[in-house]
Amino acid sequence: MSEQAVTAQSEDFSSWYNEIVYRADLAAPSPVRGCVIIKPYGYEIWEGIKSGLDRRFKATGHQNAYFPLFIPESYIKREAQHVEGFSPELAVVTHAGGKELEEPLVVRPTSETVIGEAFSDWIQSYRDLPLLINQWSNVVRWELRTRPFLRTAEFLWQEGHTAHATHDEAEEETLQMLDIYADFAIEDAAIPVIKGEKSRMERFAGALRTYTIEAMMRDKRALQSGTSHNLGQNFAKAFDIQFLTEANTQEYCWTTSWGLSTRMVGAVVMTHGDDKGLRLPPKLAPYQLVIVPIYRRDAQRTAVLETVERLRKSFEAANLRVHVDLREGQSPGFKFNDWEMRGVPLRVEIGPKDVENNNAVLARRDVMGREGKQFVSQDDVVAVARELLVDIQRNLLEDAREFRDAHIQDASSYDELRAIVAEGEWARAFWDGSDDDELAVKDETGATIRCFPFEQPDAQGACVYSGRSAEKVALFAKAY
RNA sequence: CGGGGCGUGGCGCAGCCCGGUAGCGCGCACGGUUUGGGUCCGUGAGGCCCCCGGUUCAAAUCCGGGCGCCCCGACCA
Repeated sequence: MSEQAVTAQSEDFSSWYNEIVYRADLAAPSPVRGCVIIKPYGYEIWEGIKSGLDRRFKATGHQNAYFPLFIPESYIKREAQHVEGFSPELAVVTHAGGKELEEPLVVRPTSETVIGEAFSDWIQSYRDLPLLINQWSNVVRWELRTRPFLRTAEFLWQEGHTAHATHDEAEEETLQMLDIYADFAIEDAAIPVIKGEKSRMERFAGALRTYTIEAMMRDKRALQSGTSHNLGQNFAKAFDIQFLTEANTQEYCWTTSWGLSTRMVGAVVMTHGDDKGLRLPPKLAPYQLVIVPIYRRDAQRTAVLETVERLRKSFEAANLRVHVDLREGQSPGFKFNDWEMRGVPLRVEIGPKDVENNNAVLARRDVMGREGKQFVSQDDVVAVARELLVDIQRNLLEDAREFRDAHIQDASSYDELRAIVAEGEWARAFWDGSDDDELAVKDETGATIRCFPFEQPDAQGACVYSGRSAEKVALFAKAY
């Protein structure tokens, strides 16, 4: 029976993650190196992420469009830093239709270039601005080491691309989208992300400024969960995106781009999961509750299933996502464990005694054992379930926040920083170092600057590495 | 690309050293039993033993070559 248990998180987090991804049926290995098959249960989580974001994008005036998967190789080369940043990980099509192509086609690693080219055609005047476009797509980056959802050769994401008349408008957009990511992460995914700005080193290839939401996983490693870039006029110049101002002068646009990927599924797994498996936040859970019928023999079966069916309808009428586990030949105990592993927030048990007493048993995934279990009248079960789901959503966020805050420490010297990072924790420290200093810290400690958080202390301080006076604190952590 | 490991039913593995009927656990199918915390018993289906070549009466096993995958590092959402 021991084979049925998942490797404990505390024992080997990375094995835990891999096992749970496959056993919870989120993904399956694919025939192609570095790629995965996203199975229905995993894809539904992604669909929840999509709809949560898409709703927010639309509400802020963005429209969806779709650009080609293939990009002429020459496009990629037009923005100098961009080529440098992406070249090593490009997949390139050299043959098609039985012959060699005149110009190789790059499978998009991101679409700034094609979209930039299109924008240069679409934008003539200040009246065409701002242009606010988003696309849901797949992209390919030939990473050397891959892990399901966290880093795969092909992944799904959304990439927003916008063009504006002024630097300030572009900056405002960049920050607005970061806020949207953070709002989604906190409210829907129950992941308490930290908003901040990336260092020069970690900046997107070709961007003026890169903002990020950083999350702490259950092994205390950092995960960049979404990014928003102010591209300045770099891409506008490379792709000739100009507009005529009100004063009849030609100017380059200011553009932005922002993306969030299927990596977020991995973030959900690693933020909330425990030794038993997944714990899905109700807002993203494919099934918010699962009903497990319990019966012996046919006489009880009929009565139990009638009740179950009636309850299923009431849950559905209340717009709750409910699943009934009708599998035959599987014991209730097996099913309890199975759904706990798959992270369903609430379990409803209906047995002969419950039918008799007009009761239902509700068991919450986030509070295991007796404590999380309660008997409720069938008349109230929908209302109670509703409240519990809200509470579970809140509790997961709270839990993650407490965990995160307990593992971020201030470092006032480089020695302290080293010690903190060596313990696997995040270090918060004043920073005014050079790129080389940052690299040195990475070499020496394994930690990188995750971001300069927006929330800053009032005081100034001395840079933890260079000793120079520094305006800002940075967060250092080992990252995925 | 540097270092290590592994390719055997769907999954996880044993067998290989010492050549001779391909095996175990899980899963799957069927029958019974059980069902309020991972039931138990029985029957059964399922295998180019990574590929190519060599040695041999005989190769999963020995020899040569190739391919693939995984792990650790440098690169990354």
